[in-house]
Amino acid sequence: MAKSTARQKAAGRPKDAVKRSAILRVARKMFFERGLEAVTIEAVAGAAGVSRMTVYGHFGGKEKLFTEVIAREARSVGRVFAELADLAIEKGTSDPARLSADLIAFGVDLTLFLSSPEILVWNRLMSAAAPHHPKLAKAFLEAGPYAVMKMLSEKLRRCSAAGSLVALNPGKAARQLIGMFRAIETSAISWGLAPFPGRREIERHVSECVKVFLRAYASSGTR
Amino acid sequence: MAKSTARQKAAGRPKDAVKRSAILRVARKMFFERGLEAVTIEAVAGAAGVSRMTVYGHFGGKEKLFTEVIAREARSVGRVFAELADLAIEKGTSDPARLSADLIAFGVDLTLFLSSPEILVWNRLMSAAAPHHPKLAKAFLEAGPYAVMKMLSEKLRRCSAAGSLVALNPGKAARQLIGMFRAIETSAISWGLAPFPGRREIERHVSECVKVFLRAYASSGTR
DNA sequence: AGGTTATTGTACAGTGTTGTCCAGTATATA
DNA sequence: TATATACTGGACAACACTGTACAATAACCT
Repeated sequence: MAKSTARQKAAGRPKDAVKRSAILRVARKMFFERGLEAVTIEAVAGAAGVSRMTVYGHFGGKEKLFTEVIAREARSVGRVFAELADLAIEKGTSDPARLSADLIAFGVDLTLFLSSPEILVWNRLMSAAAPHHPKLAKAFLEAGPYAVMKMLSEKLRRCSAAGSLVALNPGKAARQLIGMFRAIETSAISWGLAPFPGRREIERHVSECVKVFLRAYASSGTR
Repeated sequence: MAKSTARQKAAGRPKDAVKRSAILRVARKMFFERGLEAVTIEAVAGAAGVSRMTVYGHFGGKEKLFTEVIAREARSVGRVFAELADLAIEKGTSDPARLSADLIAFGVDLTLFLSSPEILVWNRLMSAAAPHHPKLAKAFLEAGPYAVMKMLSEKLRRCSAAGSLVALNPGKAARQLIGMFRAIETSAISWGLAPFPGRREIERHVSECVKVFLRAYASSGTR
């Protein structure tokens, strides 16, 4: 009930927000590097310069700490996706001349983001967390990947209506294009046996994918 | 030195091959279901109807047992990939009329295989094992995915040389096509939030991808 | 100042795992 | 038959981690 009214000040010493965020920062780093079970509360507390009891005081246990880290990261990653979606939709809506450049710019941003080491680890963590937190995972998918797909679909639909693309199923076409983009990330890379692709490599790859995509979908008048 | 000559029979009671394979079978099942750390030697021994000491006797410890399971599975999965590669290359080499049907048949087989729950788990296990067994992982990639890519590339190259496809970079085109195929496997599916696609759905998806691929790459004479 | 809560360090019980040892029994080869 | 090895079941030490308890101290609020 102390918390029921939003601004009720609690008596006594307040929890240290700096320590709290230090714990979260360190925990995120360690969970990303080593996964859930390989990280001990002791190690987190030590690296955060905090007693183990403080971690329990702030988060109540390892599982809850992990959940909090995942939830925060989901919001953070979701924001990046949202920016990508905005980019895709804002840049020109149906100007045929700029369609290719728009798709390439969008594809490069998306692929740079998706083929980063962080996102790789994020996928691993989410695979582990999703069974226990389906609501969280679904909310993330809605706010992130689905939003991007939807925005790209919408753009393609408008280009199609405006005549710069042939009649198409926007959702399927978007999926095909993104599928080609993502093909640059191979098993060797995600298993740490090959280096991550650089920006130049990604730019080349994305350009070629867009070229193929437009060869298949551009209406004959605009080629 | 008992083993140095291949056929030297050891004195005394030999190790029971039936028990050995029972342990491997059970261990594979459990590792696939729950991952490395969630499986105890005790559980494996119990499910295999064998004493815990026998597991140690045959494999020497949990890590080594896991390695053995991974190595066997790599061979097994590699064989399936090899079959897929054979299929892709055997079915007609450059008959333009059958190209579409060939690509669809190959794509359906590949996608059915890649979007199965088993392969999903396999990817998770291999992600965990690759850092400790880079040689094993590389050998698997060579015998498996790379072989498939190479065979598809070769087929595309020949079709191109024969005139049923435009001039293309076979490796890149193959990567693009397979990328589109794989796009049917979404995050929601790999996180267990959506059901795996059925055969009909895969057939439809693959057909559409091949159609797009050929619209982009078929030489104008053959459309 | 006095009340209240946070933080710390230490200690501790509970749990679960791995890997080893051993004594008894079973099963193969010579 | 003699010998060597495998298998079993039990017991055991070593270890690591979680979560809780407690007493002492620190920081904040009225």
